[in-house]
Amino acid sequence: MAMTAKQPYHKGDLPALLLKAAEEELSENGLERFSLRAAAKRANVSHAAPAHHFKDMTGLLSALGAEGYRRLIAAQEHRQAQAAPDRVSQFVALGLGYADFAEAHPALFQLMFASEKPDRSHPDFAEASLAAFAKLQDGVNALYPDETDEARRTTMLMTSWSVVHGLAELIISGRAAAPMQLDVRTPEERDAMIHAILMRVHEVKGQQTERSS
Amino acid sequence: MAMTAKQPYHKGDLPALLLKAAEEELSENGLERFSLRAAAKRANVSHAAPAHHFKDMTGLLSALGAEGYRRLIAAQEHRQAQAAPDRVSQFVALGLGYADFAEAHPALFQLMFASEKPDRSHPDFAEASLAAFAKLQDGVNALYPDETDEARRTTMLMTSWSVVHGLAELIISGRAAAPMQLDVRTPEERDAMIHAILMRVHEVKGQQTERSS
DNA sequence: GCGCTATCTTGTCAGTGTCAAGTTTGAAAT
DNA sequence: ATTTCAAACTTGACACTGACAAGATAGCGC
Repeated sequence: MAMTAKQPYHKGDLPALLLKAAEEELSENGLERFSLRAAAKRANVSHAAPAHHFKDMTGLLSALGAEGYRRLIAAQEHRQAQAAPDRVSQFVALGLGYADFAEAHPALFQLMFASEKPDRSHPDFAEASLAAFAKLQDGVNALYPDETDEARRTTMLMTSWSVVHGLAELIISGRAAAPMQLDVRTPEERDAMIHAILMRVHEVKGQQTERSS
Repeated sequence: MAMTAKQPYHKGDLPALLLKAAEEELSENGLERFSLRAAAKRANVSHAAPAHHFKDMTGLLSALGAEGYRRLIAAQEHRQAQAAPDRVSQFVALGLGYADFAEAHPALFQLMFASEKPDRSHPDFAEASLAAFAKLQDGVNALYPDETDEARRTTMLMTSWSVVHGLAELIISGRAAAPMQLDVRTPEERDAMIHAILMRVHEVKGQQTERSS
């Protein structure tokens, strides 16, 4: 008789409904026009209902951001799964997944990386973002298994992160469209360009990646 | 008798006052908590006064963003002026100026690059942002005077831009502080790290930049 | 001196997030 | 089975926001 999933009572898991509604609002209106009341209305509850599950607008957006990080990781793992197993391909897959996610959910991406609306010390948010960072760090370390110099490791990590992150920002803000002529590229061409950009940063011995055209 | 600077009448150049007030509000409260009324109050005018000079909040922030791009360029030129004249040093100076500006005016930086509040097609904004882009493009082209392949030039440009921009975002969002241990770095060390990160992207013949420690 | 228009103020509106009260609901306790 | 009770949800209010409309003011051209 005891069912495993505790349903509050008459509504079906309102927290999840609110997160879904909030994300739809976010992707339709953008981060800067996001409204807590509109999200509540979309979930068919009163404007004060969200406060009982996520105390604040901050609380809701923190939970949504955490969800975002988990999906970012999923996007990267998806790319990795269908990439060649060598460490360069696996590393590039991380970047492609990063860009995929940013393009698919630009407002959520901004919420996660360029906003003060979520609380970064929120347990869920902090854990998820740390996991995403760790994944990137592992990918970079795997690219340079023999590197022992800590300063150089840091340089590698920060360069990689900066490139991936910067490229994602430039793409979703529309700034990369003109220089890269993204509107006339096939998906394969886009991937190849991102590949070339990412690997411009690394010269892995024995793996030259300079075939751009 | 005709004075060159037209003063509306009893106030001294309210548009300039409003821009100044808006920028102060911006840097004190951040972009997301920016309020047009608060800016007007800071300039000692009524809440509807700004509308007569900048029609919208969008109008005001577009003008402020344009001003930001001009100052970004100035920060880069400042670094270039005190850098060695060789093309690598000049290119790195562009990146250092970019980072300087982002750290000095994080909220303005976000307004310029990661916000939909300004109108990017606003003449002033568009012109200033284009000038900043052109400056970066020139810097990258100067790094590779012999490169003729258009695709490779694009790769160089986008990689450089991504690195600089991504690094700036990571720094001002606080994400780079821990990996780079920015809190224990002297300004010289910080510059050296940024230099190493920027030049990780480029291998200019005859100019090896690999002295990181 | 007389208008007249740009400038600026006051007032109002719909909308926002948050808090303080109520109201309903389902389940636990007796 | 009835009572009790806390969690879930609603309603209402408050201060605040950006935008618009209508009125006041002040300096310049005539």
